[in-house]
This record gives sequence, C-alpha cells and structure tokens, in this order.
Amino acid sequence: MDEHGTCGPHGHAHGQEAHGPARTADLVARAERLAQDLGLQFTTLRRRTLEVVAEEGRPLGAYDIAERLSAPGKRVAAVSVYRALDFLTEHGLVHRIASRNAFVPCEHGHGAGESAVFLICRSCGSVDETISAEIERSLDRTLAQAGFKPASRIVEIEGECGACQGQRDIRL
Amino acid sequence: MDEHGTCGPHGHAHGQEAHGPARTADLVARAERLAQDLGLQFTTLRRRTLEVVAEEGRPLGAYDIAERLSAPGKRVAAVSVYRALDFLTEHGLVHRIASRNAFVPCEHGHGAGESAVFLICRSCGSVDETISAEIERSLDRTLAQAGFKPASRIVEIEGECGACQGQRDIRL
DNA sequence: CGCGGATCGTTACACTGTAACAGGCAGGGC
DNA sequence: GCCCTGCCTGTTACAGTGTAACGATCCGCG
Repeated sequence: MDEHGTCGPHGHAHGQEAHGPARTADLVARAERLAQDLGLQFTTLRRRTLEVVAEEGRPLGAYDIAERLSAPGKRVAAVSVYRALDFLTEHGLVHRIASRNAFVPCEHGHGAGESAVFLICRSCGSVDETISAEIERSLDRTLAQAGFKPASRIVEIEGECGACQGQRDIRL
Repeated sequence: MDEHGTCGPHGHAHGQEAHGPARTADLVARAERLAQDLGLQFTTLRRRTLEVVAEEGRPLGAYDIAERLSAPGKRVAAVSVYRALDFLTEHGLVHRIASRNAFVPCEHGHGAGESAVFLICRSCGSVDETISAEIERSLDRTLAQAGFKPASRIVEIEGECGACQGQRDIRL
C-alpha cells in the first residue's frame, strides 16, 4: 500500500520517547501488571502481538502482524491477531489508527479513559501520540454544548513531522 | 452491518440544520457554482452520488451508494462511486467518516481548509458536523509545539446524541 | 480531422474484518 | 480424580472495503 522509510522506520526519537526494545519491555510489564490486577489472561499470542506492534516504528496492519508472527510451518491467522488486538486496544495497550486501518503501541501510561491525539507523518509513516488537556477541555465544551455524550474519541492529524520537514529542507 | 433507526433515519432535526431535499438542493447548487468557478466537470454520476449521500440521514458506504445508483439493467460499479467520492471529498462537498468507512454530506459551507468535528451517535447512526474555532486553536497550538505541519485533520466522536438520550430516558 | 485530457465501464485483485464452529486448556465443584 | 464450564485459539468461509489496469467514450482545441 505504501513504502515510506524516508527518515527510516526505526531510530528517530523525535521528542520524548525512544522506540524499540525498551518501550516494548515497558509495555509488556504494564500489560502483565494489568492482567494480574484485573484477573485477565495475558497469553503468549497477546504478548507476542504486543511485542510486534511495539517493535515497529510505524502503524502495522493486522495482516502484517499475522505475517510477522508466522513461522514456516506455524502460521498465525489474521483472525487470531484481530482477537488479540481487541484485547490490547480494550485495555489501552495499543491504539487503532482509524484512517490507516492499522495499530500502534500506546506510548503513554494514560488510563483507557483519556484520549490521545495522533500525529501521522505522510513522509515517513511514523505516528506520534500526544495528550493535550487543552484540546480535551475544548472538546468537552463543544460536546456538552451539543448535548452529546461521548464514549470514544478519535483525533488523527495527517501531515509532515518535524524530522521530515528538516530532511526536506536539507535536500532543497 | 448494523440496523439503527432507534430515532428514525430521517426527520430528526437536532439542532440547526434540516435534512432531506432542501439540503440536497443546496449542496448541488454549491457544487455547480464550484465547478463553474474552477472549470471542473460536475457530471451526472457525481451529481447523483452527491444526491444519494445528501438524502440519507446517516453515513453511507460506497457499496450502499452504488446499490442505490443502480437500476435493473443499469448497474453502477463501486469503483465508479469511489472516483465520484474522491472528487466530492476533494472539493469539500462530502466528508469521509474514517471510523465507519462511510460518507456524509458536508453540512457547512466551510471551505475545504477548515476542519470539522463529527458527532456519531451509536444508537441512531446519525452524524452531526460541527465546527469549533476553540478546538482548532488548541489543535493548532499543540501541532505547532510538536513541530508538526498538518495537512488534514480527523476528529470523530462516538457516543450518544441528545435525541437518543431523551428517548432512552422516556423508556426507563 | 487528429490529438490530448478527463471521465467512465469493466475486470480483476488485494486488503480489512467478522461469523460460526471445533478443539484445547485451566480452574472449580463434587 | 472427574466432569463441567468458561475462555482462548485454530480453522474455514465469507462479507465488506479499496485500488490497479486497460479500454472505450466524450469533448474541447488547434
């Protein structure tokens, strides 16, 4: 569907968080605590799905995840991945990017209640997750004014991330 | 995919705008002016696609539109509808609801530059489009702070609209 | 008339997501 | 121990969403 990679699928830490194994370990630890506390089952499939999503620096489709989880002779069906993703999204460990039909790891420790803003770069395909109390407040005001009771919020901005703007400037 | 209809697919004017033929005529007129001004072709397929989307009180999938445009012996393929929808969304006449893979008519005269907030009701499936300068400001601030250059914005809130909350109160 | 550009019809295909059913596995009560 | 129950997973099948590619048609323009 797309190629990307202009500023590299891994390794660019634009902002606060670092991608890669460190974040993966954090997320897995959080998932284990959460499962412990709530009496849920953090199964192998769910853990491996979370790991695959966390390792990647860009949104992954369910079928991409299935492919990465598959080994010669041991194929993982997409439907299983969807079920694992249902679990992970339900508990705020990964997010679904509606405009891409793809999934990214949750980069904040926020409870499932809060809502995030996703910054999706068209050049490199990376996704940054930020939280703004100010945006939430103005959203809440608008919703209250419309008499609308929100259940879930989707805020996705497509554009060009800072790193890619810099790269483009150099090339010109 | 879903049934809806709890508060009726048509006829509930919650707020400012009225659905139905009046809005349809407005939109078509706007499209004709726009095509005139920019030297674009507002073809029959595009007009009929716009009409179908405008008449419906809820988001329509591309295949639903194709079905409504088809007559016995004169089938309209989904791919043609997609091309018409590309044209219509590009020029701000309809909006795509990313979380539903569906399309709604634009209910504001805003230029394609501004961004809208969509309130999607889980009970009746209706979609309200509102604009809030306050939300735009806080979004802009957050984006500027992140060094992110936005190209398009998606803000979709799922929940329960005022009308459906009222209905539910009555039934309880 | 010939040419170029845009639109549209058609086919084929890839990707996304879910329904339904069967097997496996762990824990709880007897 | 044994069965029963509930949850998770595997498998198949299918519905829904979206695009690529090619050809035909239409239309304005030189």
